[in-house]
Amino acid sequence: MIDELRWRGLLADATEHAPAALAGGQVTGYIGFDPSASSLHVGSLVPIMGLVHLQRAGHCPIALVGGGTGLIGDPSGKASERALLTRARAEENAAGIHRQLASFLDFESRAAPARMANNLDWLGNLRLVDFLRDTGKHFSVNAMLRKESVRRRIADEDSGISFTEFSYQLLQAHDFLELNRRHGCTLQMGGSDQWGNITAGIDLVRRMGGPRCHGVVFPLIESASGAKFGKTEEGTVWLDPARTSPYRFYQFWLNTPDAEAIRYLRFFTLLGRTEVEELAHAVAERPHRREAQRRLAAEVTRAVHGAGGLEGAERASRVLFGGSLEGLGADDIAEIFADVPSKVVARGDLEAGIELAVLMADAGAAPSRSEARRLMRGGGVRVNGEGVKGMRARVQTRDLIDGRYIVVRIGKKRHLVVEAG
RNA sequence: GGUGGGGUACCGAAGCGGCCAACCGGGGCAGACUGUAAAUCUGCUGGCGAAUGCCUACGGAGGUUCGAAUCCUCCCCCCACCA
Repeated sequence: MIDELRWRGLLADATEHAPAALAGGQVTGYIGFDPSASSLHVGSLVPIMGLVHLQRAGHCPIALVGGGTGLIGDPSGKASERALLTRARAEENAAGIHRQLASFLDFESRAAPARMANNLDWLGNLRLVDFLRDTGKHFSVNAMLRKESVRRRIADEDSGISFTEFSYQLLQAHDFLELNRRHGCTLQMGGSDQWGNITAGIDLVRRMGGPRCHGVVFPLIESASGAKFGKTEEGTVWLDPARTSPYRFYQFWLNTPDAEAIRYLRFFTLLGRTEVEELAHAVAERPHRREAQRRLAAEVTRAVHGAGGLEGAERASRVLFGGSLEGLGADDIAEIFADVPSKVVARGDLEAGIELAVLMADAGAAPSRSEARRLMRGGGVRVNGEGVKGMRARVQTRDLIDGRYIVVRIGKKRHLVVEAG
């Protein structure tokens, strides 16, 4: 398990005895997921893969959704106090995240079944006095103040830190204790920013007379250029198909620069060493084929959206990037319709002709009409594959493919499908 | 509390009465080149408008002026040094 994480570049740090424990008998380990949004995003894929690797190594993974801690807010990596989620919100989000996690893990396995947990189950009914006596007693405020995340916030007089967020590390530690008691969990994993919270939990379990526990943390992923991973012009890349369509999701991975493709294959897929090496070779020998990117996009899209989602995304990609739109029937376009931003316009309006800039702005394909015109002036806009001339270009009935659709391409990668309705 | 220096577009940073929707750099977008890559080069980068144009914008509120990001008054916030 540790070796697996290591060659994949997924091992940032581990407690001293973690390797031996994982190499020995079966271990139960968990990772917490923050329900501050109703969907996970691609940034969560690293910890998800961590659980997958754990299970593949014969251990029992627990996916913990922080329904309770989500009500408090983790100060790690946050520059300022966060707005509190409402209870209803947190519950809703936790439920959504639960569903997404479910597809990655095997709950039916006899040998090493996965498990879901929600810390609201125990934090929700926690009595303050009991908590302070049992858990609080084991924490030194002096040590808590030394934590990087807390220190930074205290040093900043403007933001500061509330008692609520300050208490967060106790709650996360308490989770570990609770999972240890309930399920014999002795391992916590997480992003490297969770190191402090994880060791706090390990210490708590020990002080409460529990067994020796372990921690493993993954590196924070950033692109070679140092940019945050998982953000595009369109915003966060979510796992929820309603937020990020499978097509966009697929495109996100397909657009991985050469310099990162191989790393990402190791991080986000289960491809073995030899296969990854072959693809690394492919990138070096014939980079224009982008075999690594294609495989990466296919693997991750299938894992998240299923075979059907992948098929649709690949089909849409072939059509939209397949070169000429000539000979393309309305049926083809109809199939990809759902995966690409689109806009329905009245036939009557098309008769008269609609100004393209207005259409683009209204459909959200450009932030404003001025911006759309600028794009047109720069030659960045095509209607059905034909470059538009001038910034006052209009689209009309005769532009319809098969009498139903118009495909507008913005730049190299963005598309807008217009349907006459 | 005192003294001095600042707050300009997504970020950094010029401008210090009209030529300022505001130099320049970064970022972003687009074009060329490619491979829906990287690097490079070019253009664009407040809104509306076909447009001479109009509207909104240089921390906030007033004022001076034909005209202010630029001058004056008050207020808010930041930084440095001193106490």
